[in-house]
Amino acid sequence: MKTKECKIPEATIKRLSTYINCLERLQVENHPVISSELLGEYCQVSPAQIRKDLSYFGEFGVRGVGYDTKKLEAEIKEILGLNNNWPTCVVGVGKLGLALLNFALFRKHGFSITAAFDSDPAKVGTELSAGITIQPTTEIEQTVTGKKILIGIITTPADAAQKVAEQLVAGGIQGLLNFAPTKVKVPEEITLRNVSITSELDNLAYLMTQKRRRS
Amino acid sequence: MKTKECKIPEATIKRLSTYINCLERLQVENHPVISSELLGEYCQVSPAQIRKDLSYFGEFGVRGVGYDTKKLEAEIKEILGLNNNWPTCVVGVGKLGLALLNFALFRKHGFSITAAFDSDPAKVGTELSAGITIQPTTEIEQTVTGKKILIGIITTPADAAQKVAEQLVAGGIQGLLNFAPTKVKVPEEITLRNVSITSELDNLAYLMTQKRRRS
DNA sequence: CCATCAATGTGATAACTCTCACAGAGTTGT
DNA sequence: ACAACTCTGTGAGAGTTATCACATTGATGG
Repeated sequence: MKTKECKIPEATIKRLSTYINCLERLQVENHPVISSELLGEYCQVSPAQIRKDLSYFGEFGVRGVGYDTKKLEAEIKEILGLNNNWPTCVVGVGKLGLALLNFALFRKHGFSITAAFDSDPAKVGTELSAGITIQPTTEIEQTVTGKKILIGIITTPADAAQKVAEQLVAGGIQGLLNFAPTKVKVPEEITLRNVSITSELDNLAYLMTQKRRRS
Repeated sequence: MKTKECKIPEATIKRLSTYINCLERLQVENHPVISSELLGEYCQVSPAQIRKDLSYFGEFGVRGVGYDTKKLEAEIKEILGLNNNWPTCVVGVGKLGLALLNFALFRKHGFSITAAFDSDPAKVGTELSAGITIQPTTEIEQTVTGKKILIGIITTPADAAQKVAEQLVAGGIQGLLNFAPTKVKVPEEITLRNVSITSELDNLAYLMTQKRRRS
């Protein structure tokens, strides 16, 4: 795989993720090869867009035929780095934290949950799965450092998010995924993604309201 | 509020949502007025971007001064339509469904949970909150129609999502928010947002891998 | 009441992303 | 072996989004 440049649109990365989903389904449905036309229909992206997206990373298809479903899936996984195994921790084992703590899912996307933290004393000590016991948030820094954890997932309430982020950074974290409904601020060198579920709600509210206003 | 045109970038809508978050925080921190400069610093958006975003919808600031924090928040809520009260149902009361079923939160964003469904017979009959009891998925269509539910939230596993979507549509749903890790297909006239949490994981994996490869 | 100042609102411009159309490459049938 | 055909990969162009720079407006102080 040759990464030509590093000027890949973020939208492309997002789509690659959906391509994988479709490719998995296509394999189950017994399509060994697939054209950009049909794949586009499956994942609701234009064929040209798919070809362009893939072309950023190399040539994966066979002209006159299409793409080998299995091989393309493997290639995209390689591109996205889903074959890695990043030591990861989760902070905030509330409802959302628990929902996300689907270990198999994380594993499939390259993350290996190695620790979990919560500030609620009642939760501390609970064993979530083999070897993972909820620790108090006071132990974040030392545990992250000690276990060489590289990724942190924040699922705390909004008001705790920034402090937690700082503790994780102090422990030497390299990447953060923040589900709390506030943006957190971290040093330049930390890879950060703020995921705002409420903004999705807002977006739907907006679209619905627009629709109503038009009529 | 005068909506000049309907050519508003989706990114703008997304940012409006984050502006609200920041404005709420700013009020707590006792800032009655705020400049685009400072607001930009708070929510990590350029000042020019903020002004441009707002300019799509009207003029909300005072030159030489800035924006009235409270008033601007109210304006944005009005723009996004968060003052509505859409009758809403949730399908799939698993971990993620439960996590999202924070009634207060939904209410705050303009949705009113009116029904919940699950295919698991063990869950059917459970009372989630005053008046909301989990119903079997076989009752989706008739309940949606009967209660005039307009919004559906899908938090089922991937393989059930499309069928559920179709049942909701058959019942007369107008908007869908799909959290299942598959895109669903619905008729043109239905407002649909696919929210892919796994694609956020993939995105982080990609960014981290990039970083590692560079070094 | 006028001058000064600060921050908005916005047209012009730059950057980015998507779409189109087709040349090129590989496959299949004769 | 060649012709006909299919679908990819991609440069060029269209469209969209973000940035910049500044004219404009209202507040403030002397």
